[in-house]
Amino acid sequence: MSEMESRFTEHRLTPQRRLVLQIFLENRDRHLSAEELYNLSREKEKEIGIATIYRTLELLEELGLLRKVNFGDGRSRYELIQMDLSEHHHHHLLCLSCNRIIEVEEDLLHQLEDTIEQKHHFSIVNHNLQFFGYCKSCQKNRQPND
Amino acid sequence: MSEMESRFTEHRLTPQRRLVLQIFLENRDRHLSAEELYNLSREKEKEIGIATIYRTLELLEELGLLRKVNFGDGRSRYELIQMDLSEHHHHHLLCLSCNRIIEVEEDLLHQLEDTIEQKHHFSIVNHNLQFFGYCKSCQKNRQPND
DNA sequence: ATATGTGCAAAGGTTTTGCAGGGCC
DNA sequence: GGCCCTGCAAAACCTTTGCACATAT
Repeated sequence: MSEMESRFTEHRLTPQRRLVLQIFLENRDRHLSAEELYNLSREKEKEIGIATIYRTLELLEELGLLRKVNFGDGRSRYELIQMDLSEHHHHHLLCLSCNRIIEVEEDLLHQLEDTIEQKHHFSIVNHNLQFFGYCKSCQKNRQPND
Repeated sequence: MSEMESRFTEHRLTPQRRLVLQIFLENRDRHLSAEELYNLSREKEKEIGIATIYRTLELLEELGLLRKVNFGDGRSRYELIQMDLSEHHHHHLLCLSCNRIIEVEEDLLHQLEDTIEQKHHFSIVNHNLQFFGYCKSCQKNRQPND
């Protein structure tokens, strides 16, 4: 945790903020919304006010610890930013049947980014790539005309 | 318009729905929100109730005429689905400085899609690709540490 | 003592829903 | 008539904000 803690130089690492981080570490595979964090904090019997959760998420994003992701379900979700070099290379597969979200490490986007930077004189900072489709298990179970 | 009208077999092509479609055709380069459509309908002095606009957008999406896109600005936006084969190949450049949205036709994603379909047994139906960065004119005007 | 953080409640913004009235087949 | 459509107003949701109190330096 010290890599993370070291980012709290001008901000206090309060029990609430620590708990939010802990919940993310315990749920690395999930993309949590404010409400889900609120419920998870209650399950731990360390309830955090919902306003504090929103403010904490905003802060953790500023500190570069979380990334806000939008899966079009009407609420903002957050994921831990992995602190290794492969971080930039990471996309999401969204299953239209079971709503599962699968992370994917492949990255063949460099070539495309180069093309776009040159052709459109657009300086790329980041990207967001989502694939919609059907996951392995839903393909098995799916009726022909789903 | 007849290609579009032909999709209204089980639903009526009412003046309100026709106007919404017309506004999209007149603003092909924009990604309109419900509120913007509401304002544009008022400018034409043919105001449509905001609830009707929401319901119309939902319907037009079901009919495959519009696509809902989310640019993270807290409201849903819609774009006309182009009815040619290049439709699938179309991405967005979002300028972090002036918030302009630029459409891009490049598509080098097939290779990546194939890799993902094989490696993850995920059947891809569609994708969403956004690049965040700085557009040509904002790069010129930008201070070194923006 | 001062700045920062928290929780509550209220407000804000977007979207959905219920319902009465209107139009079309 | 019956079904679909519209508009209004209310409700539902998610998120932000104001403020008083608490906590840390």
